[in-house]
Amino acid sequence: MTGSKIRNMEEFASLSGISRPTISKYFNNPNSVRSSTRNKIEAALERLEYRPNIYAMNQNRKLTKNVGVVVPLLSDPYFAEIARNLEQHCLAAGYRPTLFSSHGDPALEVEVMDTLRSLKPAGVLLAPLGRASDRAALKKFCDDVPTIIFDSSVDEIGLAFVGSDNFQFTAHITDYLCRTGEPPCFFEMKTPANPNAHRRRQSYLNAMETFGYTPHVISVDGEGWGFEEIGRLGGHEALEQGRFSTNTILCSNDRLAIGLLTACFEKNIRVGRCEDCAIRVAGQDGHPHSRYTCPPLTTISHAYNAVSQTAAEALFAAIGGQVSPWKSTRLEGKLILRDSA
Amino acid sequence: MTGSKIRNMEEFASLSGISRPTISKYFNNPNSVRSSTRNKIEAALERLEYRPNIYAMNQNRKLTKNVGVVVPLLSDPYFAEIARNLEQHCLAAGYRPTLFSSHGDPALEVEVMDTLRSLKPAGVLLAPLGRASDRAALKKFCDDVPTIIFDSSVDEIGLAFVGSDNFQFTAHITDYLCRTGEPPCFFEMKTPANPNAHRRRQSYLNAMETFGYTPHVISVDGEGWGFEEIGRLGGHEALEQGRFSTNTILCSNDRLAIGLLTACFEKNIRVGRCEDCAIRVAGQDGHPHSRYTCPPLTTISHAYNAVSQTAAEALFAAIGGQVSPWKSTRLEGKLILRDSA
DNA sequence: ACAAGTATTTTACGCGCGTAAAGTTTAGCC
DNA sequence: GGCTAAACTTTACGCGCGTAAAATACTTGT
Repeated sequence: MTGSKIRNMEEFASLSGISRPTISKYFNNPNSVRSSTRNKIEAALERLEYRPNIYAMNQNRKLTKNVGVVVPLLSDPYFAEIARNLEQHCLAAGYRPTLFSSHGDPALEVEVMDTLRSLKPAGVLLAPLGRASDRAALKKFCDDVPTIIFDSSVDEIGLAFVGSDNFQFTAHITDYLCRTGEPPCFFEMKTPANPNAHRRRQSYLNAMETFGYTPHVISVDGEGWGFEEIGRLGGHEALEQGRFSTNTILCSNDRLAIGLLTACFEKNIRVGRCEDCAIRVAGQDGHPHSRYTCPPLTTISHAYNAVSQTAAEALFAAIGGQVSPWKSTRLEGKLILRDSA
Repeated sequence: MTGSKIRNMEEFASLSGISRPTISKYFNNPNSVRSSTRNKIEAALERLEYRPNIYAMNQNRKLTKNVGVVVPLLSDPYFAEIARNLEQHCLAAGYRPTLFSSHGDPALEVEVMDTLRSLKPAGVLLAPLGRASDRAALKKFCDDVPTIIFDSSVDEIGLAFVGSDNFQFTAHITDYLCRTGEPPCFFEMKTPANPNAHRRRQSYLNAMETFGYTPHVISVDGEGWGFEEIGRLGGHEALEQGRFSTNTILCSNDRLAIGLLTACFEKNIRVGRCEDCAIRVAGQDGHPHSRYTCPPLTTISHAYNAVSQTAAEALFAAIGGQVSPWKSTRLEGKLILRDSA
């Protein structure tokens, strides 16, 4: 770096001996210029330290390189992990990802979509809040901006949906639990935030019927996204009232299970698959924290990488002009055997 | 909304009966126009559905309304929580926050700063990686962009530092542990990512000396940001080798403590302050997850809200033109008594 | 070496808004 | 009602780059 800061592309062009439009073309796509030219530009780039003004770039461009990534709750490590994956796929493909969280609030979700609009993104990867989402606003947004929906599906909105196969999820872990001990009852929130919860309950019911067992669902009260606390309080109540019909409890998700494990601990109930354990508890999601519960949580994990990669690739294909009919991709989860069940 | 989309400010101006420069002024600061004018604009805004083009806005403006928020690891709920707080303070003050994570990688941290530069932000709230950070790059960035450093301090860089008082933190919880049982030994990473860790160790040593006890530090191997696993593996090893000199263990941070609790569970060691518990374990940070460990973790919590508010306000003041000398603000933590110690 | 085809340069305009300056209207006050 | 200061309108220019069209230079194959 010669220290001398370049003001604009014009200046950089003359200093590098290339015309400005060609420089512009290079920044738009380095492979669109002859390699000899590219080398000259890149050499100049190193000694001159110039970066185009992104505002001027995007202002008069039909399509920006921005990609929005929206998750319902960033403080949930599960979403943070997916967001990180998506971010890196975008970066690798030459896009500029921007991260947003709805923080569990439908009003904020609408605000995020508004902000996103003004960013004029080439595309958006969006995990909706679910039940609480403003469907109309979501639909309108998807009509205006190329959007891939992930994690939880809301109608047939956007270009495509990518997520996990909740039916396979629950069927698989239910099967495991039935084969290794008492058939499980199902522990869930009465009014779950996420539509996946309904699929999981249904899948549990189906699986139990298939296996010839009587299903039993325990639905606990609680609003919002504080799943652990809901699981803990609901767990206490259910334990006190003897609402668990068997010694095996399949939770609708890992965070609920984490709360239930805390409740069990507080009630001095030994959890696990050992001889002297009173109950077994399993979760669903492969939450980053599930390894560190006591006992470590048996769960079924999302294919984090595959989901993010599939979603990202679908978006890039759509941005690239590939038109394909709406499609739902649901990837299978992998059972993670640990000590809790 | 009349449905008819407005193309630009010119059009919106004529349709609302106000001149374009005044509209521009309004968007820059709604309070800078007469209230009667403001009402007219806002009425038009509702029926016309117009939003200024942010790229055109920022391209020829000396100062944007953008604020960058950078954390070292967004998948750590502790940082996610602080980031959420900061984000909301920015929004409330009329800024446009953008969230970035270094994902524990120094190279990424540098990349984030590069991206941030091109965003021409009015200011940045940055929590550095710490030990692994590229000091020179950080310093250069802070020279170019008004930056408040938070969480962990690296030299006297930026406009100011806001974080927690690690000396108070550790002294306070050490005091508590000494008063309620055996004096603690200190469990930490040998090469911690975060400089706060050094302060905490030192504070532990000071406190123990003050109280007239012999300090004992257990430093475990492990690189990176997978603190739970480092705590778990290190915990196993330390337990097997009998390296814990007392029955009370103060961990350098909550995530390490979470790992240690898992190790204890796996070794069938009962943790807590009950009669038949073998050891007590305490953490530091008030990690969102600490409530749900088994047993729930006694810890000392950051003043999340106060830290974010102080940092945000310092930045806004600096953006507003208030020049003040570099200053370090360290807020006290609050002891959270739970069952683990 | 020559043709065809592609890459680059030149030239020129426009994007949507910030901003400054000068003139005009409005509001507030005695 | 007349004064002043503030707010507004008009006019005009510029920001840094995208992009289109036409002219020119280069590469490639034979």
